[in-house]
Amino acid sequence: MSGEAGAVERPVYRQGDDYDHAMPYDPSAFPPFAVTVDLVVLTVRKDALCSLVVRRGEPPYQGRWALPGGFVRDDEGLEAAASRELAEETGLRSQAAEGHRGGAHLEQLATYGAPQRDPRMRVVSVAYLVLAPDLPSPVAGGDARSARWAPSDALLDASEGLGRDAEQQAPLAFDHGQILQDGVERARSKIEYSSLATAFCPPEFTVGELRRVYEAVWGVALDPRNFHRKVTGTPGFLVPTGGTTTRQGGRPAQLFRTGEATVLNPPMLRPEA
Amino acid sequence: MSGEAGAVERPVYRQGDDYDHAMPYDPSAFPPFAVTVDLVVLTVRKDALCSLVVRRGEPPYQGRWALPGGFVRDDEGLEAAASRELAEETGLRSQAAEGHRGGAHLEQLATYGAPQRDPRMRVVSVAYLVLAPDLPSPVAGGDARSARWAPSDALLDASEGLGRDAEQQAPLAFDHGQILQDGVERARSKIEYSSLATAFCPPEFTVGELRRVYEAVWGVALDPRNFHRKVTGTPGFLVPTGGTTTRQGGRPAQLFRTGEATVLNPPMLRPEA
DNA sequence: AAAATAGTGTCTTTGAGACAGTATACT
DNA sequence: AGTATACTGTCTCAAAGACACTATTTT
Repeated sequence: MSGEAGAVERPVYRQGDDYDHAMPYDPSAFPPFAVTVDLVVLTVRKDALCSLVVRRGEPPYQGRWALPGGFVRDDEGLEAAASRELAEETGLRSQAAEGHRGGAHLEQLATYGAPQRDPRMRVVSVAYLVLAPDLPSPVAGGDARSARWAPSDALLDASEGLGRDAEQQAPLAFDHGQILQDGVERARSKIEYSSLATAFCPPEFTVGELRRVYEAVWGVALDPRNFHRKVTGTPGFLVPTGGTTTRQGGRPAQLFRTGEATVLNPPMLRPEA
Repeated sequence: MSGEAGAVERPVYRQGDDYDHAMPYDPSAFPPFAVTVDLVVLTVRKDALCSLVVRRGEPPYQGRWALPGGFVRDDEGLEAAASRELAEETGLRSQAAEGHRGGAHLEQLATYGAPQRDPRMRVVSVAYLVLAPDLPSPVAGGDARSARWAPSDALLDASEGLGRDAEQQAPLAFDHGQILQDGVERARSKIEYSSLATAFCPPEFTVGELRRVYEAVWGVALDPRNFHRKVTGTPGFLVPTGGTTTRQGGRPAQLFRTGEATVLNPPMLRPEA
């Protein structure tokens, strides 16, 4: 635990020494780590789940795609660092966990700290998951580096087998393939039992648009009629705004916004197949 | 991201400076953090969910209970550190994620890194969740520090309101109350849709013993008959060993061991009440 | 005998899946 | 008219919840 630095029996760090000697507490007697945040930013574009990736300008992995992220500053919290990086890279405002309206959903995903995951130094990276609606301007704001949305499954396929195309299909830098995979799996399972799928939608959306989000994230086809019955029948999930739209063609569809409910009980069931 | 150290526009760390100046990559130009692992070790004892806590011998929070844990060494991975600390504190062998038989279940929980969570220095702690069967010897092995099992709800009640008893009921040190709460909630939700509840049981156990695990973790009463039908009817959940036991009194009960299934579909439903 | 635990069977209700059929837009 | 999407309703089946009832032990 963090409060253990003073325990006498605890092995503590001394440069170039081993850990097996009991020694008194020394503020500098711990191995220094760099701590970063990496972002899995997901959205649904053209009926496909997409992730934000940036091209690396420096070695290692120069020219390869990677997840956006950066160092945690010594006076800021982890979520604050993730939120700041998100704003710098995309211009998106995040809205943590119990999210108020208007911001992208942001939650901690997992932490990655294999000793050799970065060849330059010991880096522990806290990954965050961001779910955002499709952005009108691809990646507004941010710095000058090249960034793009890429279909998640293409990135993941490439990260597993051999890259098919050297350039576009190359696996992600570092262990970012694993991080992305964990993020996608988290998103896939979380929309089952929470109302989080609406984080992929604009403020007002139709049942059909929400269904296409589920279909894109899960990669399956859902019965439009049973889906409609399910989501409109779950109290607190969707609130009708009164308006309608025909932006999807066909009969005008009712517009909804996200309701107060955050948990779906019973859950949306993901078809097995 | 961890690979961003070389990006020119990235704000990088310089001792005593601010972050708003672009500067070239420098291996030492990042804020140094201490990285620790904290363990939420849960077991079921006397029909109550209990957590392993150790008494602190040094300031800060001297004399208060805290979660076991310690520094990550500079050549070991995060899970390896958690596994090592677990062995040092309890003598338990862990069996990570896709656990083989015989070890306690260990999985990453979350990471806590608020700037002032440890008054002495900037510490980022990666918390791990351990689920273990009730141990015959309370806490075998480990070092000389005082350690004990404490009912989780008593620790959590105390961490919220004012401590009722100053000594025994005092809230946990640091942010360990929050970490414990997150760990308990993870365990509660995970036994719904996985076979993880068997991690609280000895290698061979009865349906009644497994039911008492669910009842202790969730804090509810379950119908023994419906529970029996559910768990024995889920393929791959339980495998009969052929033996029976009367250690719970009453009619002899069949003994089971954990099956191959890791995910429960459909899940065990937690009563709402 | 009484009490405790183990296990089976039966009925009801909820809800998911399949799919017929109607409504209202655009081309 | 043809087609696309939106929405309602109906049937069937799986499974959870609420029990009644039997079986086998200890006290």
